Amino acid sequence: MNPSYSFLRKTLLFRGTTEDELPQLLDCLAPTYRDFKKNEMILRQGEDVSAVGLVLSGRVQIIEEDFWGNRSILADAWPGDMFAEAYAFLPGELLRVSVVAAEPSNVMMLDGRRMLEVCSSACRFHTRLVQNILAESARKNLALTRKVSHMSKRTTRNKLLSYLSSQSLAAGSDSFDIPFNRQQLADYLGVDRSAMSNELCKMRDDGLLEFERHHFRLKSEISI
Amino acid sequence: MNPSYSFLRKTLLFRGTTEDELPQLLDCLAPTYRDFKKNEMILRQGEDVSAVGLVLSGRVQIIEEDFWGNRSILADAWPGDMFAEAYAFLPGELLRVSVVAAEPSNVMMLDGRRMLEVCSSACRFHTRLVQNILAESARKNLALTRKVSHMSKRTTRNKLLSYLSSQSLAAGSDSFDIPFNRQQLADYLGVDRSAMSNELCKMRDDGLLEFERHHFRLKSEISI
DNA sequence: ACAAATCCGTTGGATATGCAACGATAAGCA
DNA sequence: TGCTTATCGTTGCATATCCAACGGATTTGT
Repeated sequence: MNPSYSFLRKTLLFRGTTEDELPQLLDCLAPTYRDFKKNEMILRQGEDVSAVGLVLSGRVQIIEEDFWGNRSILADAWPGDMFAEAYAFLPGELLRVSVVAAEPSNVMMLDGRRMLEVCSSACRFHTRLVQNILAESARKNLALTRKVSHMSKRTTRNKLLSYLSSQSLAAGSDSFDIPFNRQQLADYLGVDRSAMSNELCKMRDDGLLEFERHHFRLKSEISI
Repeated sequence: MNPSYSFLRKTLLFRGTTEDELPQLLDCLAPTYRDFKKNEMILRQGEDVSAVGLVLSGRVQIIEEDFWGNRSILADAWPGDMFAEAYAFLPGELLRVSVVAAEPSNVMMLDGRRMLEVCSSACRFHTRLVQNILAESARKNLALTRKVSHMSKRTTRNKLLSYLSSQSLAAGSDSFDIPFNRQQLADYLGVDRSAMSNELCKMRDDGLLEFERHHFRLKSEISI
């Protein structure tokens, strides 16, 4: 059930490794492969994991169960996606989520400790792996920090201004496209779609911005 | 202006290094030391940084400026705290924040690339450093993910339930203390304090929980 | 070209929230 | 002890938000 090298080299985790490094690296990491039936539990809330998961085929879901047993789906992980990577490097931190196979799935588990270990032959490959993990973790961090900073605003208008300003600065222009439709943007900001739609139009009436579908243009206050 | 080893060994970044490793490690990392006057800019929004900052003395602030020039303070960093660590490992990612000295400050800058490099003598120390950085990044990730999951809830009641349920599961008991007072909890959840206070009492009246200052007890629905 | 589906703006009414203010209680301090 | 401050609950009101529903415009699929 070993995955193809070409598949692995496209994943975030193994990105940048060469065709000939990969066998050696895998040999050194000693991954385990596991198959799961649909709805089978892969990792359980409360467990102490020290392994990074990598979805090879199928689809897995990250779910959360609260004090009263209400379940909610936090994320989907598709082939090539990692899961539990934040826990793999925090020994003693118990899982706050469960991971379940949404379809029959094949999964690779990689020991976090082995990834950081120095082994004589593969040091260079480990460095690449660690770079990839660190970069991905840093990327998620920035994305989450931005999301929190938008959601912290008290009104829908200020949430929108925070988000749009951030997009504008990222684009380096007052004119830019956003990667969401209205429903997705509302979900991202944690507000109601229709209320948000309404607020956008008010902001346009107030001369703060112009927009058309996915395209926005912010106006500096000088134009008022 | 070199910091004392005993100070460095207490920081998150150098935690776990021994007294005799540290000189060798620092030698290998080749940090630069810089002094800043009060209100002086340390890093500017838009720059491309590949260095981790470590506050040695004084205090620095992470600030953000939006499209219209409105400034907001995102965080304080005290002696021993890192900053810009998420950017140091994302080559090409431009700073979305600025870092400014809130007081006369002394700062150590460490090249992110050097931290990941393999050098013949200090591999073992590098591993420790990378472990520390990865653990810290993972910790922040989990904290941010939890915060987002609470803030995503639409009503104050559901935000509270999400947070309290999380605290209860972490404590492994339906009875637990929270590390916030009301104002801090309201800020954390992004709601108004008085409205939250009000909602807490309604929830108590509805038989969902009991509380007294920092102490809470969740009730399972069976008691209704 | 037609039907179906999606996306977006708009409206109205019930409800929740933010905000400001006040008093009671507890905690810290001279 | 007496004073000051911090914390918390409570209230009233203006406003914002959610929710459900609708129609027009655009896109997609057949």
